[in-house]
Parts: sequence; structure tokens; C-alpha cells
Amino acid sequence: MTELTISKAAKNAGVGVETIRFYERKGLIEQPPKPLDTGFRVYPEETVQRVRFIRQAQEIGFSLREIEELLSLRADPSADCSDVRERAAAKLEEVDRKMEQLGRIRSALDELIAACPGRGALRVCSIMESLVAATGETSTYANAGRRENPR
Amino acid sequence: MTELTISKAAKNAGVGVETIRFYERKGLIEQPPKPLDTGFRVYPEETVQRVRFIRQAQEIGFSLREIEELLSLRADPSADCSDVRERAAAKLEEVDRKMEQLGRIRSALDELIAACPGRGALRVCSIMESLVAATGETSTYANAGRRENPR
DNA sequence: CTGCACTACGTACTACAGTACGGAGTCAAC
DNA sequence: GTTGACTCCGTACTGTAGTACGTAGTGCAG
Repeated sequence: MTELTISKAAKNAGVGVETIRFYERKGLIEQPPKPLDTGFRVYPEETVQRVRFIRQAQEIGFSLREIEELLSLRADPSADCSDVRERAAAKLEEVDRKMEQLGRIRSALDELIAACPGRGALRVCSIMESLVAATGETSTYANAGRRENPR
Repeated sequence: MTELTISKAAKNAGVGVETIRFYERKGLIEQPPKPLDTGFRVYPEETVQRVRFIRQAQEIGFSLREIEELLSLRADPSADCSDVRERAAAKLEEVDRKMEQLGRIRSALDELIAACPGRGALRVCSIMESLVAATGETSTYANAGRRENPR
């Protein structure tokens, strides 16, 4: 099994070499061992998984900072577990919120597709309208107060 | 009902005034009527909904460009419906992919929380490890070929 | 032992999404 | 009719996440 050099790791993870170096500088992936004789980075397979995870998490709206938090969530027997638990629960809530919104957009798309069955649409219907219909006006905290504390 | 000036619209939508102007320049929200006597923008309530939608869609990983696409999806009886349908279907697939990944992260968080029941963790377990476990190695297209077409 | 592809490092540049700023005009209250 | 909060517009600046670039060193195939 050939050793994972930076370009192979990048290729396997589906990113560019510079991205790997960038993540390393950011502390998102661990500094790989650089054998003294060569000075070249050699990656464990796990790094590839990690980079893939990072990309997928980005896809669904997490920033690199948040992804770092996610990745650092680790139930370490030596650490105070309740902290990890708390942070995990917070992230879970975040994820659930995202899922809800995604679900709403999904229904709106479904509805849109249904309304447009092939040729000659029957209903005028946009995503926005579907969403408003689906969520019942959405007017939470509309009509926010006027003129108290205006900047 | 007082008219929605830019700052009120911004407040109701939970964004800054500059963000509204920015979205307007980008074409994400329609140019509001600016009565000749004043020159000030006056917004319909719909704009507030729209801005909220934009923010929520951003939260789950859509770029402004993609959100524009989403918002322009509209089953218009006068237009060729199949194009809209196609684009909607593509977006739907995208949404489904996001939901899957979100679901995986969710289970990983669940598992993490379960493994860490209050005090003194029983298992060492990170998000990454949970995900790898949950997705069965994830090694799709790992072992990508070596040395053919290197860059 | 010469090439060529690869690696390292640092710095610069880019795209995206705002955010801030300055100067000028407007509106409503006092 | 002045003051303070608001609006206009254009331009400049910021943070995030890369991406590119130049220089120099390494590794190995021929």
C-alpha cells in the first residue's frame, strides 16, 4: 500500500492539494508526520475521511469554525463529559432546525412539481408561495415595534 | 398600518438595512416602488417573507445564486413548464442529498449523547467515528488511481 | 545525472456575502 | 426652522474559504 502523499490524499478526498494545506493551517486536520529524511507529509487514511466529512458538513451549511466544533465533540473518559454532552445537544438542535427548513423547501418543491405536471401548468405557484401556504403565514414576530431603540 | 420603510422591513426580517439594499442590487428582492415625492423605498409585506426565506435557505447551505434559482422556480402557465419542472427536480435531489447528510450527522450526535450519559463517559466516540460507523467505511472512490493524469 | 513531477513554504489573489462610511437630502417633532 | 433620526447612493472595507503563484528542494525513471 503506497503511502498517502498530499496529492493522493487530496485526490481521494476530492479536493485540491492547497485545500489540504489550508485545513491543516486552520487546525481542521492534524499535522501529519513528516519523516525527517524527506520532509514530505504522509497521511493516514483517516485524514481522507475527515476531509470528506468537512466538505459534506459545509454542503449543509456549517462553517469551518462550526465543523471544528463538531469534530472536537468527543466523549473523552478523562474529560468532563457533561460539557461535551451540552455542546452535542446544542448542535443537535441546530441540525433539527436545518432539517425542518430543508423539509419545508422540499415540500414546496414537491408541490411545485405536482402543480406542473408536464405541459401547460394549471396553477401559478412559486417556492415562496408554497412555503407561505405550507407554514401558515410565517408571520412570527412581524409587526415588530416601531421606533423604540431605532439603532 | 404604517408603511414599511427600509429600516422597518429590515427589522421585521431580522437583517440590517444594508443587507436589504444589497439583496436589491443582487436582484434577490424586487425593486420596491419609490414614490416620486419622497424617493424612499416602501416595501410590501411579501419582501419581509422573502428576506426571511433567503436567510433560512442560506442557513442550510444554499448560496445566494442558488436561492435566486429557487425563488425563480414558478409554474407559469404561459411559460414552458417542463423547464421549471426539471430545475425543480434537480433542486429536489440536492435537498434530498442535504437531508441525508444532515440525518447522518444527527444520528452521530444522538449516538454521541447516548454514549455520554451524564458523568464519566463509557465510550470514546467522536462525530467522525460515529459517521464512519454509520455509513459503512465511506470509502467510495477511495483508492483513486495513481499517476494517471496527475494534475 | 538530467528531467519531470512532485513536495514544501509563504504570500498574493479571488469570490462571496455582507458591513461600514461619507455626504447629501427628507421628515416629523419640538 | 432647527434638530435628530431616517433615507438615498456610491464606494470602501471586512471575514470566510479557498486558489494561484513563485521559489526552492526531493525522488525516481530513463
